Amino acid sequence: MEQCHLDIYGTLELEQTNLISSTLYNLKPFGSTGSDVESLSSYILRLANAHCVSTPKLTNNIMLPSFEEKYQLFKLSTIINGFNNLTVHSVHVLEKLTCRDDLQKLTLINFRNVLSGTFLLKRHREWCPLCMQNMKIPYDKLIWNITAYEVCPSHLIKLESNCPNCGKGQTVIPANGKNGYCQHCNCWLGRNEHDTSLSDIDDESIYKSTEIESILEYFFNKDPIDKKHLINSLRKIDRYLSEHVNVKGFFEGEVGLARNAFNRYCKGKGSPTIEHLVALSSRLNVSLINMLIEYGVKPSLETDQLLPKNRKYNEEYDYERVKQYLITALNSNRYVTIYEITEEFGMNPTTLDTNFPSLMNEIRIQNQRLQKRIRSARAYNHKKDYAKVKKYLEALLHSNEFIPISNIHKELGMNSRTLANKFPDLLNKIRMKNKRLRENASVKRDPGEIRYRPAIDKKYVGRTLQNYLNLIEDKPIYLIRISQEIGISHESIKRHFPEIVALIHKKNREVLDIKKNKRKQELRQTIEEMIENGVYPSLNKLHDRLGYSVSLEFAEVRKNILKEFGIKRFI
DNA sequence: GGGTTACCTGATCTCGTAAA
DNA sequence: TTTACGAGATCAGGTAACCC
Repeated sequence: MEQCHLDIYGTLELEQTNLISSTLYNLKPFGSTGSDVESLSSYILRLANAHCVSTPKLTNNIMLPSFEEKYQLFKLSTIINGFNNLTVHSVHVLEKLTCRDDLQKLTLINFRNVLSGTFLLKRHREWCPLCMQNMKIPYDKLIWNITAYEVCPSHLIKLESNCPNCGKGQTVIPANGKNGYCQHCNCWLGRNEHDTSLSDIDDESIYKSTEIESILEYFFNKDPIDKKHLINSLRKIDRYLSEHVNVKGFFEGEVGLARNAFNRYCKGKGSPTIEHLVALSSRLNVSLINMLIEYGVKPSLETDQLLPKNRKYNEEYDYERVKQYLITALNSNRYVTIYEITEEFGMNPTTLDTNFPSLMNEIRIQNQRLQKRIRSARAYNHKKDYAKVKKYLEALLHSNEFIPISNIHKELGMNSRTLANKFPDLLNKIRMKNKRLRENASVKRDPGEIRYRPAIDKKYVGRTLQNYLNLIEDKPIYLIRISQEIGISHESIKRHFPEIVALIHKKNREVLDIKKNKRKQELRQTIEEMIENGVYPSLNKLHDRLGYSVSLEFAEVRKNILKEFGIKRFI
């Protein structure tokens, strides 16, 4: 052996050092950045390999005794790379057993304040065969465990989940086996070249993976993320969306998230799934990092993503602008019509009166003072203007558009009474035409179209509601669904048919009660059968037998039944 | 210009279900 | 068992069109 190949280390003063021997080998985790760091499950498998024991032996015999609470560690191994209590305990125990202090970075604990655990982690192993091939010693990357990470952005291929030799899937922590090899046939899982065509990968998947890599890199070796930054970012996004799009439609159509859920996140209740966050990031051109650190969050939508927004509500800053506008109008001593103000802000006169009663009143008084001069300037001259107005009205009459009378005198700048006095026949004909159009109108309107309300066919609606009432037998039929099918809002239905609506609600409640009682009976019968067969009726086993989760209410029923049988605690 | 009617939007709550 | 989510119900506040 040539001496020049050996490393020379400094002298160790044993008397000055508190040497502590670790229970498990002090293995160093692989990966030096957030995107290529090893997963905790991979580390556990390597530890088991190093000690020549199976992973269940390592987890159950060596790790479990150190746990304060009892976990079925092996059973819950699919979530060990995330951030729940099991992960925190596992990291704590393993750091103690290996005398290391850097195992937390093998998990997603840093993200526990800002991400939902739902749909966060895959339930099986996935890997990039090309990355695997390039590793000197194979290991599973933490990032491969994240559900939304579907493709490897470096190699532009989809992650693989089945062994190329036997075709079987791989569990997150196999009982036996080695990282990089199939746990069933021991075949190597890496590969030199990929045969997957690029067309299999969409831009959205690449975007998702790239964004996930970026946040894992950024928050690597940092403290857990503070949730307040994400909340503030989401609020900024909420304000932007409220101004530009139909928010509900945007969330349901573009993000796949309920508006209610997003409201909760803005208030700090709950956390979004990583899929939803990435979708928001993608649609609004805000990077995930910026969203999480609340830096430079300037959402922007592509023009073709802008959805029609019919109205604006509760826009406080608009009210402030309206107030300033009214004060300026008042001080200018200029005749500012109420119509002009409503046009400027798209607000209804009633709304203006409600919010600015005194200012509106002062403007009206000022307008009355200036009215004489305005009247003379606007006065309709029968000799001069008759032909022009008549031509305009005849054109309206022959068009197929619905033009409200109120819009006509505004358009012509004429007093409504003057118009009615000078052109009674034409106006009556236009009214008749409008009535005909209204009766033939479909209920659904395009955004921006002039609105008018169709008359409700009370006989038809009453009969239809009665039919729905008769149809309620074993399933409730909610008013929302009925209103959608009839095409009339549930508010109107309630207003016109309060008695039938009350009957529908009552019958729905009865149906739900019957369903509940049926389930209670089924629950009791199942529990009795299980006890007779010597099987403890745990919630999980009941779920397996019944085929549905036992809700809180039914869990209480179960407890009472167990009391009757004198079973007080878990076996 | 005020009142009425029909409808829309947003917020909030309850409850059931499914995932972890 | 806990947590997240969605459907449905309800209420408050707002707008447009129409009538008087």
